[in-house]
Amino acid sequence: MVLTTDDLWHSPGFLIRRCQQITTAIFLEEASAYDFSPTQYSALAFIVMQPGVDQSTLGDCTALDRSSVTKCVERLEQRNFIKREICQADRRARRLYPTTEGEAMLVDLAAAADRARCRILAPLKPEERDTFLSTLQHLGDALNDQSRAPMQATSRLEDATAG
Amino acid sequence: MVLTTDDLWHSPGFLIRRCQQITTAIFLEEASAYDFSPTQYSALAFIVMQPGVDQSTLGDCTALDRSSVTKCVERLEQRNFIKREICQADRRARRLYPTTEGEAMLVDLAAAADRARCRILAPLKPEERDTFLSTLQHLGDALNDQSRAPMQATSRLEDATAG
DNA sequence: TGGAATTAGTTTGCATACTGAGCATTAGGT
DNA sequence: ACCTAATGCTCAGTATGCAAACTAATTCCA
Repeated sequence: MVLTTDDLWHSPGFLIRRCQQITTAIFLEEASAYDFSPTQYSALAFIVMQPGVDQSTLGDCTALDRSSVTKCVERLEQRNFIKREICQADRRARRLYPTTEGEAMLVDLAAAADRARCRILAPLKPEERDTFLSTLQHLGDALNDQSRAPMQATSRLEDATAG
Repeated sequence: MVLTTDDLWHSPGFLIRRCQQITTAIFLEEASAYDFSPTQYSALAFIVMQPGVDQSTLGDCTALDRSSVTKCVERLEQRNFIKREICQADRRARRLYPTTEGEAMLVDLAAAADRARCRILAPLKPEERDTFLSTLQHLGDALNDQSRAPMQATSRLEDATAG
């Protein structure tokens, strides 16, 4: 067996893991004043953008399994950024709505996320960025169903504004 | 505020997180017969390649903080894939050595890792792969010190074969 | 040489994220 | 209508990973 350290350091899994560590750290730093993780930010953002979304759809859109969604929205609810209501049409489901505080927080968080995004892409030449992001997107789409929490674009419930 | 779902889905942090979920899932699947995580594989691989390495250096090479290294090598030791010895030259440090089982296991794991690597890169055109990996590498290098567990190439102890 | 600072490792605590089991509710088929 | 699926969610258990506090050993330097 002829395995070298470079084989590991150059493997896609290792490199992607490294980049994820870094992007998480940068986001946490930019959002440190608000005590938000990238996942909590994604969840809150989706809830603000699609008020009334149910937890399963939120999980499908953010690539989180249902138990992770439960914990995530629990924390958001405890901190009064969202509220949860039993869906009348399907009482198993919980519809998620942002609070006023949640909407205000998202404004700050979006700014923090934008700062993080700039810092992350800073080392890349402008023309590299699109290629890089497209490739990541392509990879994620192509291998989506091999993940343990695949994304699904379709919403389970009718649009909240119609329900 | 004009935030759309696409803003989130196209952000580098989200895309990288997705790809990491996927690469981890693929590795776990390929290595399921051996019950190894990508991190445990990296650790075992480094220990086989650099027998006598200490835990801090292992952490520097695998981008793990020291408490994560402690847990990781603990599991490897419990499963009899490595052994740990107090370094005579510096009795604070623990030198890590693979066992015969560990070396044999790495052969199987390296094959599993290679299968994973192929599956991960499969959706990309051959010419895209190098660009993608180089960009990941470049990003990781450039932002290395912004991670919470930065990599450091330099070894803390003298080479084990010399000690 | 003595004492402060540094370093290696462990432990505890916390957040994240997945699995599998289980509960409540709804949907489908007869 | 009834009974079985399936679905939405929760809970317990487990693994990963980082921070902070701690112990033990070493280094630095006056």
